[in-house]
Amino acid sequence: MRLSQSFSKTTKTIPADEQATNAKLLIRAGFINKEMAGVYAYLPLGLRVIENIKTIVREEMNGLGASELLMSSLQPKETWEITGRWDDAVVDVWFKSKLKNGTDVGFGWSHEEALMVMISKFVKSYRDLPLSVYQFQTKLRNELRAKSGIMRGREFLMKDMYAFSRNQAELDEFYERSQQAYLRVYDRVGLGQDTFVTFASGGAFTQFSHEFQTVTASGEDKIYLDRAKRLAVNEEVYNDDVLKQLGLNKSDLEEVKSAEVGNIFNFGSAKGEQMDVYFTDEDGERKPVFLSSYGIGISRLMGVIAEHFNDERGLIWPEAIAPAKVYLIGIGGDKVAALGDELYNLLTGNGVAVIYDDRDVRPGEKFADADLMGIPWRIVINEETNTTGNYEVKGRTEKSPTFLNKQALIEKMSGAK
RNA sequence: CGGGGAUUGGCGCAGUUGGCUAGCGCGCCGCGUUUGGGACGCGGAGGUCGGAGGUUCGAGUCCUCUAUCCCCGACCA
Repeated sequence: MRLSQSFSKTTKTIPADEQATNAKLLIRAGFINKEMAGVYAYLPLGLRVIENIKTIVREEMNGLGASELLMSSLQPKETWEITGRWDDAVVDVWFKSKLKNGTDVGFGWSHEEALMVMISKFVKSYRDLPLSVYQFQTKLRNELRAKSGIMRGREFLMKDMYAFSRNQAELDEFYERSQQAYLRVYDRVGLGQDTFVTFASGGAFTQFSHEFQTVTASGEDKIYLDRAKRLAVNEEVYNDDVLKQLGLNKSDLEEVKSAEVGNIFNFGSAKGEQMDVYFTDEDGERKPVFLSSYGIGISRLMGVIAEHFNDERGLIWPEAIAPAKVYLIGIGGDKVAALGDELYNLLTGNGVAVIYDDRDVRPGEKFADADLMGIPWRIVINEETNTTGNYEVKGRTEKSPTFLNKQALIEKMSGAK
């Protein structure tokens, strides 16, 4: 990506209508654009981060044996009336509209009901199970109050997975494996150290659901954390009985602010019974399908990472999800252009994502933008590079650069992430 | 949805007790000098002050309504 041809621009001024760190930085660095409160567009750089996160999540979900699909945003009223969740008094985040012929439609804020209806067409026998599917979808929720930048919007990208099992044991087994897969996801995006499995409200069907909470000062949730056991309890279910039940000691817990980056639910057979989704088991009996669901807010995850990794100069992306691995700076105008082009092509040819700052601006501006965008590695070439053959390389958080020859540089940059 | 704050060129802001052609910084365009941490000089373009209504000789400044944005709270499968 050549910056001279890039679409977005960085800006020095902090947007006045944003308070959240993630939004301030992402807007300044040109990753997102605010369309209205709680609604953001993802610009080329921001989209790269989103896609990198999706790739990691996709790999882990595929590893569970789940298949990717894509549900519809427009939802028929009838689907949601089955469980009573069409009612605004029950679900207060619906966006609703009407077709030209007067038919009611809603915009999907979740897809459990929709998937149950769909799956009932395909699942008839125990031979059809177990089954799991997932999607990356834009969820639309008419929140009373949007806040915290991309961490809580009215329109956001979510990965939701649904698993259909024959019985509770089968469900539990998948649930457990999914939990491990989720932890790997947070690990891979750089949040592993600070992300904890958290007991939270289970809603109408079970006592607990499990959340994945990342400890961060900007979080909206409060959890009670046992660091040694790497377990936490959300304040919404925190009481003496629950602690006793979970075998946690009050004295081992610290109260911390955190951001929810995932939530998984065990519905047991309740949803299947409620929505009349049954299969015929081996023994010839008609039994309800067991459902569990698994969500990760992809755009929120990006926001949490932005909140988590930054300094006074800007963003600091973990390599695995950074929009590019290298920020290439040429100093010296036309005199180093050929050298810059050569290195750009060489790195790109080796599969390294590069942002090439080939703009005709002063060095300071390039350095500042490299830092603001939070690209992991910065390579600087100047007239001296031509004669010495040494390329200056500096990590985003490193104080001073090191120098490598071309061969070593290519090897270092194209090495495994 | 309750409470608080805000809205003036693309962005960030100033604008006295109502009073002349509405300013500043950044950004943008042109010319020149610059080139390792967001350079400098000169010359330009660009706003009718969120919207509607009202008070007044006169409204960015006062009043009413309204829209939008931010924050706190409530809410949050």
